[in-house]
Amino acid sequence: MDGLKRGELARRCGVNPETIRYYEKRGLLPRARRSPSNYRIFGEDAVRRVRFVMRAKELGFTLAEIRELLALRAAPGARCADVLHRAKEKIRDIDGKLRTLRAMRKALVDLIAECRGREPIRECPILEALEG
Amino acid sequence: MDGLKRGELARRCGVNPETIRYYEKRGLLPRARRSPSNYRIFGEDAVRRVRFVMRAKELGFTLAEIRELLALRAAPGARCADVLHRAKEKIRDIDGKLRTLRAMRKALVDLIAECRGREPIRECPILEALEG
DNA sequence: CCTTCCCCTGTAGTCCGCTACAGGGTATAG
DNA sequence: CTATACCCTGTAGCGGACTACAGGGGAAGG
Repeated sequence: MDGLKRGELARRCGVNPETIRYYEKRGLLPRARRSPSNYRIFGEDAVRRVRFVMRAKELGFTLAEIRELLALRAAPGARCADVLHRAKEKIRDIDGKLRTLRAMRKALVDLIAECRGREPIRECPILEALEG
Repeated sequence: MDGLKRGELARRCGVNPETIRYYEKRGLLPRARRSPSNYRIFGEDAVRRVRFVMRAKELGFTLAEIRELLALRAAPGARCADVLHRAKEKIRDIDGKLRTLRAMRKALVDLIAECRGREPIRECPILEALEG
């Protein structure tokens, strides 16, 4: 049969089988082709897709945003200007997140240095690093 | 009275006043001092704190994780080894997020390049960029 | 003094992202 | 041929993070 059933896909991605159904319903997975007995049959691309969703979620994207990210593809004949616009928007989002994460990281590294050096101590270094 | 009431704090941060009470209950804001008539009175530090929570949420941290981040400080006399350990853990979390975000960003930049150049088009560059 | 607007507490409801369950069908091992 | 382990659909329930509301009180203007 050369394909994955719902449970196999779920196991491969470390999620609950119901989640697969849910993602399909929410448009994060394309409607899978079906076996003669009406079982969903997925390919390797589905594994990548589910893993992408998992990662994107960890980064604070909602399922709706993730659907948009996934929809961003250069479909032959699609209006490039539109894709371009949306892609640039997403990049701006991501750059904001990157900035904040880098500031957080720096705050933690500084905290570790302070801790080691027993220098004068700031109240909450993480907070301070993120002002403005 | 030289301090902010709940509603003022909320307005300054662009959140619902109830959220302030909720954050206090969840330990993200310290219990505020009270006016004679039992109103919460917050200082500027609370504004920074709420904004920090908002940013951290956008990055996919849960409120519980954010509480931990806020608690990370080199308190005088605190067991440095412990702070060090937890800080390093958080840095690992953050590095993971940074990696994924950078990969996403690259995928989008590549997508834009493809779109502009009308080169042979891959199915979903974002997905491809995030494999492995 | 009255009105308006905010504050207090506690509790209930909402939305998102799952997760479980009921009631049924299918595949495969023994 | 039956057990069990999965699959199907639809619907209900759950935990996190708010958000709204009920019932009552303080403050400040007209």
